[in-house]
Amino acid sequence: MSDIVRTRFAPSPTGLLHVGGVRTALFAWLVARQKGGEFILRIEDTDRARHVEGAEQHIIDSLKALGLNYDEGPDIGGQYGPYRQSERLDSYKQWAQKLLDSGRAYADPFKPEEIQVFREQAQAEKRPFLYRNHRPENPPTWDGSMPLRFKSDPKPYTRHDEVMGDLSTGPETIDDFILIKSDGYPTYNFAHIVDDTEMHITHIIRGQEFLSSIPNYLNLYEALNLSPPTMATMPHILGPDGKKKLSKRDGAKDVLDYIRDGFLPEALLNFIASLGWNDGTEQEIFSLVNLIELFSLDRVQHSGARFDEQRLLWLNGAHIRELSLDNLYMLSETYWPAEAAESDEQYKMQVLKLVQERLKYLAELPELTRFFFIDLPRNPELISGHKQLSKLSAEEIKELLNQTKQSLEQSDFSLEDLTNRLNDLLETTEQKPAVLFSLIRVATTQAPFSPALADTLVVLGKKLSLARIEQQLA
RNA sequence: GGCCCCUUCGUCUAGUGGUCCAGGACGUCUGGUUCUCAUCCAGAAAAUCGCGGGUUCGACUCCCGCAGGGGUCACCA
Repeated sequence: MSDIVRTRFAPSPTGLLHVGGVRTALFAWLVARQKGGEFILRIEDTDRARHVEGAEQHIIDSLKALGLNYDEGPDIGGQYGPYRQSERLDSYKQWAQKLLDSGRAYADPFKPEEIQVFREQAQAEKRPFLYRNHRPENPPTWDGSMPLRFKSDPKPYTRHDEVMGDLSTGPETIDDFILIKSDGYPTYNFAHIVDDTEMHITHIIRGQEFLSSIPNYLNLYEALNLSPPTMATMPHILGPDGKKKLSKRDGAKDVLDYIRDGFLPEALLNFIASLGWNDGTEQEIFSLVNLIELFSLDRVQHSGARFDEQRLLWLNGAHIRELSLDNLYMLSETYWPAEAAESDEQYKMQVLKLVQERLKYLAELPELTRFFFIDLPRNPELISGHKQLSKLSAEEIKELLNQTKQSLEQSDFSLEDLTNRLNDLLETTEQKPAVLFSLIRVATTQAPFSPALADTLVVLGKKLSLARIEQQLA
């Protein structure tokens, strides 16, 4: 039991889960899965002011949509619950009492405004602010109405981070941070250590914003007589400008938006993993199974990576192309254009087969396939704007379409027969494919682009194809 | 300002002293695939390896300094 790997994802419900958060979750999940361990979801909802209604559900929905299943969590329970920090206040009180008893915690008698004065003083002198420089000599008894602080033991640390490598810091980074706020809720700094201990977490994987606080945590682990878990610190995912942390402003949609647009979970995870990780080979496309097998924390980049949506688009297209037709059909179910509602499965399968290689994401399905289901309005632009077709007179166009019609009327509309007839038409009309095929394509689709002509005609079928040619003639 | 982290093509990256006048991928451009879009294939442009010093026969790789970027210094996580 004690040597099973247990990792956790511990978001705070203060907003939507975005790509950066997903990456932390993904890597923690991968570590657990590849070691046959367990992955836990814990909600860190100790900040009542910033709590966002529905955020927890959004996080849960996102993880489920991505397939990052967890073994214990607020909605499914587990043997070390509850998994919501707001429901674990008794635990924090108990551990706080231990520190109080050993003289490693004390009540903070200052008002926030008073501390603010100290802080501004330090800032004016261009020194970092350290609360412990103001540590009261005879702190009052803690009655819960004021913050409880950790009595730190400043010292240098040298430690190993699974991602960052060996790190060292001096005693100046250690301070008396708050354990329990005056509202009775613990701070992250305290709560996560209690929870990770009680939940037997073996690997903490978290974002870079915690890097400079970790020495403080080590100090607290010591005071509690605990040995800290393995730690891994992830660099941030950056916005397109390459500077700031990725935010919604940068076009970083939340994960569910991507899922709704028809990005495949596997592609999304492949993309997110490759933002700062690779296996050292030239492989770019990884299945989830690949990722579980190959992932390792020590190959995670130390620097931030920019979010490049173009690359995501490409990767998603690549994953779509690797899907079996049946699979793609299942996943596409809700993306068809409204006009496809009446069409049968067999027809939609044929259509899907033709567009599979040009789909970048499933929500593109309607614009790529609409003409298979409905007669699009005549679009004269397609001829007047075409470099070759625009040179033909109305008479010439009519003549070409008539010849085409006559030939296709004799066709059984098999791919082979259509191909032969189209080739024959090239000879009898003495036209280049760029002219004849373009014209037929425009007439039968009224769309700016479509799959290959013969393939398209086969799927459209004889009746529809001829009807549309006649429409163009009218 | 203190402390900590980071720095290879536009972007994601390979690279752990010589096989790198730096490889792959996305993107871009060119050509081919009987028409368009996409796919696929072939090819091109694209990094004086942030800068400056060392160490070494030899450095993208080791050391030192500098610069730039980021994080942090909350009763937020």
